[in-house]
Amino acid sequence: MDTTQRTDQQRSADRRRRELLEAADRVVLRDGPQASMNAIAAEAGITKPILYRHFGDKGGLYAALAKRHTDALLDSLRAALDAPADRRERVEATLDTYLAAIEARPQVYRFLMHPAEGSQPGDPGFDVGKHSAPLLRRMGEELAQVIEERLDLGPGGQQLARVWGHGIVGMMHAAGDWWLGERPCSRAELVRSLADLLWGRLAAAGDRMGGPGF
Amino acid sequence: MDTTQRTDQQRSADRRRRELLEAADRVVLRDGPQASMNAIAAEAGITKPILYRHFGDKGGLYAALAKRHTDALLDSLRAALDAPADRRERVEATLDTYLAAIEARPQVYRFLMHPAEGSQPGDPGFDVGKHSAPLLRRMGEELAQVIEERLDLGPGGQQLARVWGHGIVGMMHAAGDWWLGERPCSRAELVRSLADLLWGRLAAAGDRMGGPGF
DNA sequence: CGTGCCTGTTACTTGCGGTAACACCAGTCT
DNA sequence: AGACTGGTGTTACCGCAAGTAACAGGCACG
Repeated sequence: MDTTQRTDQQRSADRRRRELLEAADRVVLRDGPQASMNAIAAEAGITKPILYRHFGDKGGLYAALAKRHTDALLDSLRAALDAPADRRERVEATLDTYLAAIEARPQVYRFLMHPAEGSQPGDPGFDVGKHSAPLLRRMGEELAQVIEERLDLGPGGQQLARVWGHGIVGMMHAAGDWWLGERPCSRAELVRSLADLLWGRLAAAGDRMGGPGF
Repeated sequence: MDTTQRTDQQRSADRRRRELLEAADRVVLRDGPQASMNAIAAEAGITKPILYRHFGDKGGLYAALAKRHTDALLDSLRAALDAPADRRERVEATLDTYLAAIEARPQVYRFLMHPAEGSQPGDPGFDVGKHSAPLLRRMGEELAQVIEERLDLGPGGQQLARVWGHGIVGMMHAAGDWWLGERPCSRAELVRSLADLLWGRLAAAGDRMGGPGF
């Protein structure tokens, strides 16, 4: 078994893997995250054991699937984050990019955010951390890095940046999720409102009655 | 069948229901959200069909369970939100209350945030909205109402309040989730950092190098 | 030629959600 | 008393999805 041979085989296996992922993608986007392995295999024109040979178990397949979409979304977010404009514009562009993505493909969004994979049955619990979609974590870390690189936050700035990164991403996510469900306003309005929140309008707003206010 | 009779029966059924919920609580807190109905029934000293008679299906049981904890958490949050203090202190108290709760009982937190119940298999998809734990939605709505009552936000203030309510709750959630997993700092520091974010420090911070900054 | 090594299959086990059918025990109505 | 009703509880089953042997052909290599 010389090298070129193995490379050929690996290439073919990779191609196959990509085909399988695309088939899985179609099924998951059609049937939601609870799509069965049988259904996915059928869509790919094969049977279950092959899927298991390629991805180990359902979690492996879903992880591979999620990675594709997560990477794609992160790429477009990075582009918005790196655009040449002032801070407020960048923030708004990033928010808008994210919201546009989840608006355009809610099925993908739902799949990424709700993998619905309770960890191994043998888990002793207590591992809060890997759940809640890795997408949120990755976005948070990415944003934290950008914040830390670009902003001068004084001592303790690195940690502050991380808190803010995850916090802002969570804000974006929750507001987006709610907005996607109720559609109470246009995307542009939502972006503006969130940016206003980040710009301190909450602290600056006046009280309504007499008391100390919220 | 006079009234007292039916009341008696209902009372007994309610007591039973509470016992079952407590048993379910123990199991879920021990085994995580993927606890089987069999395990729960065994813990309660009975068998499956009784659970189904009381709660319909697994989703019903989990909903009842979640409602208990959600209500409890919301009560303590309301208390923090209504305390007599100025705005910044209230915000910090609310953040701290939430974080203390998830820190004290991570299992409960995890259960509430990741119910892992893909909707009916027959669903035609596209129903993004009921997922992502009702807890987040309820907290968002609650906070929105408080904001709208207490703050003078000018025209469009109601909608702005709702966006902010969900956004702030999401920020709190994501930051808390990340913090619980990595414990990069004390709770007090996290609270302070988040409050600073809400107070506009992101917009106020200086750039690091020359360019337009983040 | 046989020997590995892919790819693919059928057929199975295991485990869980959910249900049907039956059994028991209390009061109630006639 | 004896049939009727409504609650609690059971065992035993169905259906379905995850995951796993065990086996069958194609294709290169010695």
